[in-house]
Amino acid sequence: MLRDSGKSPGSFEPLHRFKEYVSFTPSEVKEIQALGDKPIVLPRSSVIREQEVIPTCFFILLDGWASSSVEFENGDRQITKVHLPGDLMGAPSASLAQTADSLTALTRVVVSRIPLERFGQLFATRPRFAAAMFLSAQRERVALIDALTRVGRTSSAEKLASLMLDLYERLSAAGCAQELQFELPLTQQEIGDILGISTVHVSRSFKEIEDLGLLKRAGRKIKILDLRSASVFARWSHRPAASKFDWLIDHDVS
Amino acid sequence: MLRDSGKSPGSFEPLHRFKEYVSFTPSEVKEIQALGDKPIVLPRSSVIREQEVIPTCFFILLDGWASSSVEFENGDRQITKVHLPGDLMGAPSASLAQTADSLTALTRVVVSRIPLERFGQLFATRPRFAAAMFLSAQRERVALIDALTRVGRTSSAEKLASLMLDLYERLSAAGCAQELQFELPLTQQEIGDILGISTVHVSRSFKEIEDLGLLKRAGRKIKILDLRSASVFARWSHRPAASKFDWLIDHDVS
DNA sequence: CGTGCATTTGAGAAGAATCAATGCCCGTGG
DNA sequence: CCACGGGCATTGATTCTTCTCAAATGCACG
Repeated sequence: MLRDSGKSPGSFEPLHRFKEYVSFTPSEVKEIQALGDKPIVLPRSSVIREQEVIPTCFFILLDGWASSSVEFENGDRQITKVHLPGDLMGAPSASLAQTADSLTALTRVVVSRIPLERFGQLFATRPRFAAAMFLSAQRERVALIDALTRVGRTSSAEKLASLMLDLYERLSAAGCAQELQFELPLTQQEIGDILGISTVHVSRSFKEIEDLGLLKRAGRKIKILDLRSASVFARWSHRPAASKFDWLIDHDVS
Repeated sequence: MLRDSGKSPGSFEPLHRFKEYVSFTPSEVKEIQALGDKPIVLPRSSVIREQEVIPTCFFILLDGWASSSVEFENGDRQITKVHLPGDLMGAPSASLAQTADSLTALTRVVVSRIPLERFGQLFATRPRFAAAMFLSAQRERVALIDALTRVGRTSSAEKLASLMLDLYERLSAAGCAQELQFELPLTQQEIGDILGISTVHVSRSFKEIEDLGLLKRAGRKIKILDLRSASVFARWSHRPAASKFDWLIDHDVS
C-alpha cells in the first residue's frame, strides 16, 4: 500500500526513512509496504490527528509537508517537527494515554494510516524491523535535541538560518531538493511557530540573513548561496548516521 | 550489577524507568540487572561522555543528577535533558557516527556503563525488552517535545515554573520527592542553560514566581505551594503513560 | 576569617513583541 | 477585463522583555 504517490520525481522513495539503519530483504520490504492502509489525500490545513485523543495509529507521510505541534488554549503553539515525505508520524504519543501533539497538513498531503496492531505484529516478528524502529526513534530524539538547541539559541537570524539548513538537508535526503535550492511552502506564521518568534520578526530575520548573503528568496523558492558560511553562521552540524549497527542486529537468537 | 547504590531511601528502584511500559519476569529482570558494568562514582562536573566522539556505550544513572548538553565553541550550551536516578543516558547518539551531546555530572553521580553489544544482545533475544526500549524512546521524544515547547514559550517565569513542575513530577516517580518538596542541586547558570535564558534572569524569574505565591525556596529546597495554580501558570501538562500495550507485546512469533 | 563561587540587585542597551498601516499576489465574481 | 477581497509579507513606531555589564551581598569551606 505504501507506494510512491506518483507525484514525485523518480528519485523519491517513500520508505527511505525506514532503510536508513537496516537493509531489508525483499520479503521484509514487502511486509513494510503492507503496513499502511490505502493512502488518503488531504488538503492544506487539515488536522490529520488531534492532540489529547487516544492514540490508535501511526501515519506515514507519502507526499507533502505536515507538522507536529503542541497547542494551547490561547492559540499559541509550538511546532515541534516539520514532517517531510517518507516520515513516520505520531509515534511519540503511542507511549501515552493521550496524544501530546497535533498532526496538521502544511500543504496538500498524501498520508497512509498504520494501525498500531499491524505495526506491533511486524515489530514482534521481524527483529530487524524492531531494530530499525528503535534506531530511528533515537535519531528523532537527536532531531529534537537539535531543534531545542536551535530555539534556545539567542539570535533569531541564527535560528532561521539553522532551520533552512536543516530543511535543505532533509529534503535532499528525501530526493526533494538539489543544488542548494528548495521550495518552502511554509508561511512566516508557521516558521515563527517552529522557532518561537513572532511573524514580524521572521520577516526581519529573513531580510537579515539575505543581506548577509547567506541565501536568496524568490517567491517560495529558497537558494542557499554559501553553504559553508551559512553553516558557520547558524552553528549548524551535519549529523551523519553511524555506518554499522552490528551491536544491534543479526544477533544469534538462541 | 545494577543494584541500588545504597544511598537512596528504600522507595528508590534503579530500574523503574525500564518497567514503566512492560512488566518483566524475574529472569528477565536478572538479565536487565546484568546489563551494566560495575558502578562508578564520579564527582560533580565530571564529563561522563563527550560530544563528537564515537558512541560505544549507554549509561545508567544510578544516583545523582546528570545533564545532556550540546556545547558550542564560544562556551554557549543548551542542556537538553536533566537526568535523574534510573535514567538511561546516551541512547540518542547511538544512531550517529559521532555523539551529538555531552553527558556531565550535575552532582556526584553513580553510573554504570552498558556496552552497546550487551544491550543489543538483550534487544535481539528478549522481544519484551525491545518493546520496552522502543516505548521508552518514544516517551523520551515526548519529554523533548515538552522541553522544546517550554523553551519556545514567551515568558521566562513560565519556563521556570514549568521546569520546576517537570522536575518535581519526575523526582516523585523516582521516589526522590514527596509532599510538593524536593532538593534542587542546580546552579542558576545550569537552569539558564536548560531554559535558554541568562543567569541574571533566572534569579529574577525565581523571584517573580515566588512573589506570585507559586513556590518557595529555602537554600536548595523547593516547595511548590500551589500545584494547581502553578500548573495553570506554567501551562504544564501531566502526561500519563498509556495503560495497555497489547498492540506491541506478546504477539505470536510464528 | 578570608577566599571563591553563587546569587541578588541595579542601570543601560539591545533584541524582540506588539500594534498598525501598507503593499503584494492571486483567485473570485461582477 | 477589471474591481474587490483575503491572506500573507513587509515596514515603521513604540513598548516590553531580556541581555549585558557591573557591583554588592551572601554563603560554604578550608
